[in-house]
Amino acid sequence: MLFENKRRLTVLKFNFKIRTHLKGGKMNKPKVVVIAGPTASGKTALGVELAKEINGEVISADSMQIYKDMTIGTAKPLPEEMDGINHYLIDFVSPDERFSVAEFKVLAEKKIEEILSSGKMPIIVGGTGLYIDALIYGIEYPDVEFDEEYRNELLKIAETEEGLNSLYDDAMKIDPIAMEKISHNDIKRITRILELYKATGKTKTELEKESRKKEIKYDYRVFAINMDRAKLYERINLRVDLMIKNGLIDEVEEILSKYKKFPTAMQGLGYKEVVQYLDGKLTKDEMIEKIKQETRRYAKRQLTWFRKNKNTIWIDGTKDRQENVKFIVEELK
RNA sequence: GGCUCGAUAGCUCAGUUGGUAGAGCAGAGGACUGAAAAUCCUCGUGUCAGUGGUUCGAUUCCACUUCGAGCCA
Repeated sequence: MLFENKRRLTVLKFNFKIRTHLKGGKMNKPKVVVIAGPTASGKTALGVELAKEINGEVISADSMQIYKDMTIGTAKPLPEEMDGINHYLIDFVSPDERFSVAEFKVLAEKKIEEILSSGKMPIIVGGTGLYIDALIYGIEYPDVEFDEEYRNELLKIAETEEGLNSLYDDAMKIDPIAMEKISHNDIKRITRILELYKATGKTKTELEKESRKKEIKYDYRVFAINMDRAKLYERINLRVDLMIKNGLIDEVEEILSKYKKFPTAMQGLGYKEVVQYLDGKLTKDEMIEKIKQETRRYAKRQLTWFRKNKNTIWIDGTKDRQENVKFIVEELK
């Protein structure tokens, strides 16, 4: 086992050397640190400590902390926790608005540029794998408007099984290559194939090829926190209890009364369960248990995501924080 | 103390007219390019409580023991 790992590492390093050699300029690109990891693993605190050490500023890569008024349930860093370190892309979207990776990518790169030109180090901190990948793989999204009418139309069709099957068949006709990896039940991906085709006249496969044409601008160094699964789950459970104690239910009630629609904000973990509780569909205890369970499952999905990137450097979240900061600083040299 | 019912996967339970067993939940692994905290895919070997007996063969039948629930004293 150990031997196998060692061998794999050697192979990876070898590939890395060849690639950097061939691409030549990679080493001259500005370094951008990424701190990823599952929820409740301590990303925020590590990001702040690292920022202090390397004169950095934090750009959040979190699809829920972007929303205003959603503080407790998203574990948004509070001013005390930021400890004087600037944080960007937090708390700037209204919960009744839409947001997307494409916008995130543009905004984040703009911020990276600003931070670099002020002589500081950008540190991307967050758990939304999709957002992080948009940056580290330099994905360019085509300029398309969101077509709400068409989406509603598709969703309506998808309500029945036959409807969903017919959408699947339509998507299959348009882009059979992309459909190889999409299940018959994956509503979101099936509809996306159709939406993209309607908006651009191109297939998703074509668009994805185009999306990776540009050279990646920065030398991203991706770190991800992990720890023993039982330990992580224990931390999640404690955090959820704390959120309830700190007034998550009140927070949700306030949001519900303040805004009328929630295109994505109410998908947030904790938020949708509290809504179910307020609607009388769950008891308080059931709600708390469900939030914990869904959060555990989410953490697992995040780990799957970050494991896929073989260049990820793993950090033990139970270790002393300063020690981890030192480790990252060493790796950056 | 007596009687009755139960003890099977981490949990709740089903089942085997005797040929060593399967659901739900929990959990694990994976996918992921404009909703992503979303959406979706795959995965079930466990001293069938223990000891003895009957039997070619016992998780299944019998006896006892242990533990639990209920009823009667």
